Amino acid sequence: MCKKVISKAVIKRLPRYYRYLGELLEDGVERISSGELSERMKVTASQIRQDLNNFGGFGQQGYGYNVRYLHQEIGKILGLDRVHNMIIIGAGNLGQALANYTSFERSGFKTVGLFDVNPVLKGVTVRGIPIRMIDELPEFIKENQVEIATLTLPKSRATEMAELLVQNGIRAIWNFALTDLNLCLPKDVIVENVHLSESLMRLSYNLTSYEEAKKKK
Amino acid sequence: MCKKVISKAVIKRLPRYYRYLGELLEDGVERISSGELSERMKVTASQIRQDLNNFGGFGQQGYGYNVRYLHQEIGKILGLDRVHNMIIIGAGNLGQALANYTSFERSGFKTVGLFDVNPVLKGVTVRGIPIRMIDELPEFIKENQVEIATLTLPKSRATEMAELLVQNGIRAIWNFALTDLNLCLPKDVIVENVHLSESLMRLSYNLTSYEEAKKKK
DNA sequence: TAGATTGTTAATCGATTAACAATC
DNA sequence: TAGATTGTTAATCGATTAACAATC
Repeated sequence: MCKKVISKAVIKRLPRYYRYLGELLEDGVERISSGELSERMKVTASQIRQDLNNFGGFGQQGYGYNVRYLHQEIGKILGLDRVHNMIIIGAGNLGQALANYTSFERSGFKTVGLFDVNPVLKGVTVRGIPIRMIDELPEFIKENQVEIATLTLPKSRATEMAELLVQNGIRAIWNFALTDLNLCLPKDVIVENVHLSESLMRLSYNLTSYEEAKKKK
Repeated sequence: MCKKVISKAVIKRLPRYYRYLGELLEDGVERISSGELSERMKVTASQIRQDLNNFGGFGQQGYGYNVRYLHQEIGKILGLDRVHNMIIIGAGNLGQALANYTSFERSGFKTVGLFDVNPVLKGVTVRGIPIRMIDELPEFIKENQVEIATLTLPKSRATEMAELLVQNGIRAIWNFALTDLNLCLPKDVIVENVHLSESLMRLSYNLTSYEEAKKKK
């Protein structure tokens, strides 16, 4: 009984389904058809049904989907039915900003620790969480059942830090450093990149090519 | 003479090429073949050549690509050959963190203004940039040739804010609010989303499904 | 039962990879 | 000239959309 591998494209869309279903739930909508949802989300109904059926039949012919149930099931698929303990490595501007973000906690991502190499930051607290030095890391990971490590530090330090984290049992890295960690870590370590500057470059590309197109007309 | 539309998949890869070429340049590498680059980047040489040829022939048969030239050309394609003035709407943790990020400026994205609705923040400065109130926005955009607006505010305020920005001539929005702005703005407004919580959910999905796979073995 | 809508198969579309002629 | 490597066409692969039988 081998579970089919789900394509990246589908996984990428799941959080958006989850969000729309959450909003429908808030609005008190009980059921929804793929057709209605398709209109709201501006994707094809076919895609919605195909995507969902990767994970099983959540709907009912002639009825559609129960919003509460589908929301809950997608939540489970995404692993949002339990708490994930998270640490942040690099307590600079971005690291502190993420630590202050309360909305992650509502989805079950709990920041339990903050680390930095800069001794000046030692003991400074962010939302009640003290900034610790890296030498406390191994013990802290074990004692606090840390699952996810967020890397918000310069690319020059990111690789060695990631290797240290993996050595200490971390299996999932949320990487904000501008480097391809996956190329130097074991393949079973999960890396999710947030490369802000690349996002900004795509915006800039679209802006530039749009302006050029306008000029030519 | 109609310019071919470049697929999103290609555009998504461009910043990564740019980054690798920048690193090669720093390392003093003068030329590189698609084969060598393919090995470093772990993509096929075929894809590299196809991607680049969307924009023209940058290489030379028998030689490969000149690193400096290719880096520069991709930079131009991405619009990195000029400065883009940027404002940040929402001077909370994330907004201030982005304002403090000096590395964007090095790629030509210059934060020239910070705005918030909270009067308590009025006049507070971040990296020398004073936080302004929203009523100053229209004038500021005109006087400072602002191209890009970064939205780092709660989703509840994001839509009305985006509409106000567009009314005042903004054509590009870097959106950190968890809402699909593109569905309510004119189609010619460029929106680039950074949905951090969705990124975290994908990480969580991969972690969860990986652990389940391991359990079954 | 009739109508609606899913789950799923088949058709289409697009993106990636392979192959090779062109050419430096 | 011979070797290397691009640019580009053709083949393959995967993802999206359309269609419809199954069924609530």
